[in-house]
Amino acid sequence: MDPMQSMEQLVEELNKYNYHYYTLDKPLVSDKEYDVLYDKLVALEAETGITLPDSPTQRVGGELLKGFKPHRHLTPLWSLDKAQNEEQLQNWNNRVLRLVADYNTKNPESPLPAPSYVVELKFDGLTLNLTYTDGKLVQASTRGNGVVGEGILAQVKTIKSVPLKIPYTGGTIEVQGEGIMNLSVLAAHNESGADPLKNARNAAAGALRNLNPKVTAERKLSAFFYNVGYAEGIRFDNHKEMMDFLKNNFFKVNPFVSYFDSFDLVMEELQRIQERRSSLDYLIDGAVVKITDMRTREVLGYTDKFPRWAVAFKFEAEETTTILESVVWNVGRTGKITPLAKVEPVELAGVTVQNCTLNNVGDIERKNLKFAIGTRVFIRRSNDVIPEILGKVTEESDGQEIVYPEHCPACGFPLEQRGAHLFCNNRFGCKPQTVGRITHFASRDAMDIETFSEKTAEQLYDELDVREPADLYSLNFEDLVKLERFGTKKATNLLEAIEVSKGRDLAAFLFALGIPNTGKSTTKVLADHYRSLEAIMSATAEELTALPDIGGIVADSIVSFFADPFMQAGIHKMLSLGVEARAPEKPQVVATDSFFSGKTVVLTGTLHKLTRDEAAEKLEALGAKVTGSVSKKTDLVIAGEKAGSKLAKARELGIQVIEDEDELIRLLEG
DNA sequence: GCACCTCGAGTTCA
DNA sequence: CTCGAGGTGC
Repeated sequence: MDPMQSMEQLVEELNKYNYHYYTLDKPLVSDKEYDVLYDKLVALEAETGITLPDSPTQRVGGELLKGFKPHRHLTPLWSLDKAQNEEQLQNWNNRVLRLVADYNTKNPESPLPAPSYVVELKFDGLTLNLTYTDGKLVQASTRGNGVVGEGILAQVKTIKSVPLKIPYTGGTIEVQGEGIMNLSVLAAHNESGADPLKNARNAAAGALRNLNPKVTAERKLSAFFYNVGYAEGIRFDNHKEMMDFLKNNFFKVNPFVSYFDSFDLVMEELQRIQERRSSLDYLIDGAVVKITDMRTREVLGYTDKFPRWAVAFKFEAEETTTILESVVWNVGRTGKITPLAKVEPVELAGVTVQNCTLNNVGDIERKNLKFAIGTRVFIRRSNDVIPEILGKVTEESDGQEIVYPEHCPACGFPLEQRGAHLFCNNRFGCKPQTVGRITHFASRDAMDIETFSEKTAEQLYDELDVREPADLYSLNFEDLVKLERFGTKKATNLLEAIEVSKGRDLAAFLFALGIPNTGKSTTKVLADHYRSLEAIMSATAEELTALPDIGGIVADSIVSFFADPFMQAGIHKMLSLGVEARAPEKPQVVATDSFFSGKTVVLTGTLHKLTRDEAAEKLEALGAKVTGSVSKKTDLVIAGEKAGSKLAKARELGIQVIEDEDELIRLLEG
């Protein structure tokens, strides 16, 4: 084939890029394929010295722009009326039903059909308006005030999902969509060490309004298209026809567009979208409900501000801004000092947020918060529920300095910085460390002492001089019952729970001890291999390193932990007071012929018919390996309700997902 | 030595 | 859930 012909074919293929959004699971031109084709085209263009006019290699213009030229939209870009809750949404629908009924009474000869609805996602990005004349992209602009926007053609051309050429050549059309930055792209950008971007929406808006289109290109934006605003030579009878037109002309259309005849089903869909929100790779701040039938839309018409035939349903914000007021420093059970930001209380996703974690001093530096006290910051509450500061709203604004402590805020001991963290090395004389250690000892995966909490640990520390886990086993009823907020009942229950804990197995006991760098899975490896406490206590670092997943650092932690006379004394005291720490039972036979045998499985989200721990146990009995993070090695992801980033990642990697709990149970039962 | 996977530890509010 | 960092395989 001659190069000219190949080039034409490549340009044709590359312009079909968005075809893969036709369905969720069948890419026609995947990102990888796109890159391969693109490279071929670049090579051919270099070889022949010819560049075809619609070549996607022409997306990035060279010169810096001086400013944006205004563009008058051919039809106005309406903004939508907002519904904050179900009641307001119902009100909107009631008005639609009333107006349709009125019309039908007055025009019995040509009645409107019963309203049917389309539900789309409401993307959180920057609205784009693209103008095509005879199949060629001739202008692109921002929304502006809805009538006049700013021309940003050079910037928009850098977006791969914007077709430079479309098959429809019947006249001028204007197509509307939303320019967005995918969250995975944002994460990759921030990992690359470039200036971190705090927020996908701001990043997209900033990129599109940057005078240098090269910067826009680097941001790798994407877009979803949802409307044909102005169209010469074509009419649509309903929304679906319009969507088909967009698809047939290579516009990227979001897969989550659904049609309903009943308003109750619309409400259900809004619920589903809300649940799906956190697993999407882009930001949405709500959903849009529209009437599908175009004639009905015309009849309903517009108020002076909004169309009557559409409404935006806004979700509760998952992101907002507030003032960073101060930073306090907490001491954990390992002596790690963690900064906690106190912020001006603000409503976020339905709760009032007053505290945000800052993780460690490295985090403060990375987010440029060193001088941020008193300034306005972005905060986010993702589906993990934990509020987090993203960064300053205005990067340049400086506030008061966050001063790092040099001494432990609890005991005054000098602090040591190790990596990104500060540590208090006063292991036994520092109250929060001791309380934390005892709380950890009693926790569910450890000795599982019911009714015990951090509050209890603190009270016992203050009032009964409980200074180490071993002291729990010499508590007596007379002392306990005298304590504030303790009665006969509570004292008996606690002693009973402590008694029960004596029977916990070796792995749980080892975990309860809280050996540094040694958690649940390492202690299980130790217990399964050595099968007795004495054997583990006398193991050498060399021996330990031979075990799976134990390297030099962990081995040294274990050896020096047991070499400590204070620890040895505590352990012997517990054993003499009746703690069994018995060796695990013989490993149970695992099935090798089940659906799950040999598969690496990740559980995420909330299951209803069994807990995640129960599911994990059953899966392991069936020969599966249950791990915590999704990677290329993962064979299967089981996603319950409100699954978040793990589900998104599984989709991205094309890993098999089970979302239906009943199906999971069927498979578990064989 | 690097990339990737996994583990450990700490986190909020109602 | 997210981060940092330990362990391991290439």
